[in-house]
Amino acid sequence: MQRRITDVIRSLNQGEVVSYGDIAEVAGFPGRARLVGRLLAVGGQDLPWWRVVTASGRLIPGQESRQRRMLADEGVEVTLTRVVRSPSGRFAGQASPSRSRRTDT
DNA sequence: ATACTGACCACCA
DNA sequence: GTGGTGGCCAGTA
Repeated sequence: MQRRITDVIRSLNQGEVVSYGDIAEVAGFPGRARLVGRLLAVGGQDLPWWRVVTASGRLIPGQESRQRRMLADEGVEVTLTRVVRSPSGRFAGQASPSRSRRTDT
């Protein structure tokens, strides 16, 4: 029952934007951001993939047009290439990826 | 089995 | 801000 990834993505609400790494971490796979990316790349059509961006706030390569439109429609401030701010989620207020990784705590 | 690539991420220069 | 490097996991040749 590893569908945690999809569950997490499905649980995203309107205007909530998070990064691949965040999803992976929340799902219980810290550092497995690429798995999330690949998952969406192949079968994420049933999921709100547009609420997922890179850790830098960049939109998904190749889907920028769609994603920008979807996010803008949900009240998220986005430019041609990245998310500026979202009402909720990781990019609420500031879009600065935390460097809390590496080096065990 | 090795090697390369990818809807990624973080560190360092 | 950009560019290079290492790491991660899975798919494909």
